[in-house]
Amino acid sequence: MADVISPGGKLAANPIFLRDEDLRQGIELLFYAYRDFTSEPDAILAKLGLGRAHHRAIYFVGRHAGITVSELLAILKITKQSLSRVLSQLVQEGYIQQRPGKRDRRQRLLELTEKGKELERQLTRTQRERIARAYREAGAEAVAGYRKVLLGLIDETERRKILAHLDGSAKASG
Amino acid sequence: MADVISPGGKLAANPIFLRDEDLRQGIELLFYAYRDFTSEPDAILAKLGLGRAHHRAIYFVGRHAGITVSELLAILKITKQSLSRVLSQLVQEGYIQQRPGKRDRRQRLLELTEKGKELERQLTRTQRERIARAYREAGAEAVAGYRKVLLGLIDETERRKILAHLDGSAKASG
DNA sequence: GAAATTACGTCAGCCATGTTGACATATTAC
DNA sequence: GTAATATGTCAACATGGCTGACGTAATTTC
Repeated sequence: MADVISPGGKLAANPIFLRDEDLRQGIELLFYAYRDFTSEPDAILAKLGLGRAHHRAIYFVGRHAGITVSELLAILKITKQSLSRVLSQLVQEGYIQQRPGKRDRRQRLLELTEKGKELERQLTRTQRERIARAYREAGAEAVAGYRKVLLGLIDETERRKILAHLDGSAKASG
Repeated sequence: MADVISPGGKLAANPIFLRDEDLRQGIELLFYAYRDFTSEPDAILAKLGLGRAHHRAIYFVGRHAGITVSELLAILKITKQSLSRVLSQLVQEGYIQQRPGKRDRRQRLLELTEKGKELERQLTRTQRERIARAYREAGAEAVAGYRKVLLGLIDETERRKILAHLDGSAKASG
C-alpha cells in the first residue's frame, strides 16, 4: 500500500520514481525547500517593517525594470488591491518609483530606486547564495533536472510566458 | 552585467550554471512552481472553509500517523498558538483525532479520522498528479536532480531529519 | 467627437494565518 | 516535592490574501 497507488491499478507498470512514496517525497521537498528558502529574506524584511509580499514586488520590478502594474499582477497572481497596498508603501518609502508609459500614458511603469536596488540586492543575495551552493554541490546535470521538473510543475498556460521571460530577460535591460 | 555577478570578481571562474542569470532563474522557478502547486488544493479547501495551513497539518499528520504536537511544530516551524488554532478546528470538525501517548501521557498523538483521510487523499491527489506528470515528462535523471537540488536548498540542520523521515517513512505505518 | 474600454487607484471590510506574551494543567523527571 | 516538559488557551496585533464598489485618466472604437 505504501509503494504503489492503484485506484485503477494503472500505475503499476510505471517507472520506479512514480511510486506514491516518491511523489510524496517530491511534495515534501518542495515544502521544506520553500520554507527555508524564504526564511532569511523574511528576517531582513521584518526589521524594515516589510513582508514577503514586498520582497516579491521588489524582486520582479528589479528583474523587469519598467514593468507595468498589470504585468506584475499577472506574475504574482494576486488582486490589484493586494498589490496596491504593497506597492504604494514601497513607492512612499522610496524603494520604487513610477513613470508614465511613453506609448500609453495610462500605464505606470515601475522601477527600483537606488534604495530599492540596494534592498533588492541584500534580499536576493541570501537566496542567490543558497541556490548557488545547492547548484554547486549538486552539479550541472542535477541543475538541469531541477529546472526541468520545476518547469513541469507550473501551469501549462504559464509555462510559455515564463520561458519567454527567462530566455529574454538577458537582453531586457533598462 | 547580466551574465556574471562580480562584487569581488570571484565568480568569474565558476561553472556556467552559476551565472547570476541562472541563479535568478532558479529562484523564479521555485516561486512559480510553488505558486501553481498550491493553487488547486487551495481551491478545494476554500469550499470547506479551510486554508493552506489546514492542508499542511492534515498532510503531515496523514504522513506520520501518531505524530506528536511538538514534532508537527518542528516540521511546520510555526508557533504552537498558530498550530493550535488550525488543529483544534480540524479536531472539532472531525478530520483529526487525538489520543494520549502510551509512554508519555502528556503527549497528544495525532491521527486522521476516516473523514480526514478522505480529505487528505482528495487534496494530495491533485499535487501527486501534478508531480507525477512533471516527473514522467522529465525522466528519472531529472527527478534525481530535482531532489538533489531541493535537498540542498534546505537548512543544513534540517536536512538530516528530513532524510531520516523520507527514508524511514515507508516502514513507519500506524 | 461621443461612447466604451482599459489601466490604474482607492475605500471599506472580511478572513486566514502568522506573531508575542502571559498563564494554566497535566505529567514526567530529578 | 520541585522543576521541567508537553500541551492548551486567552488576548491582541500584523501581514497579506480576498470581495465589492466606485473614480479618473487615457485610449480605442465606431
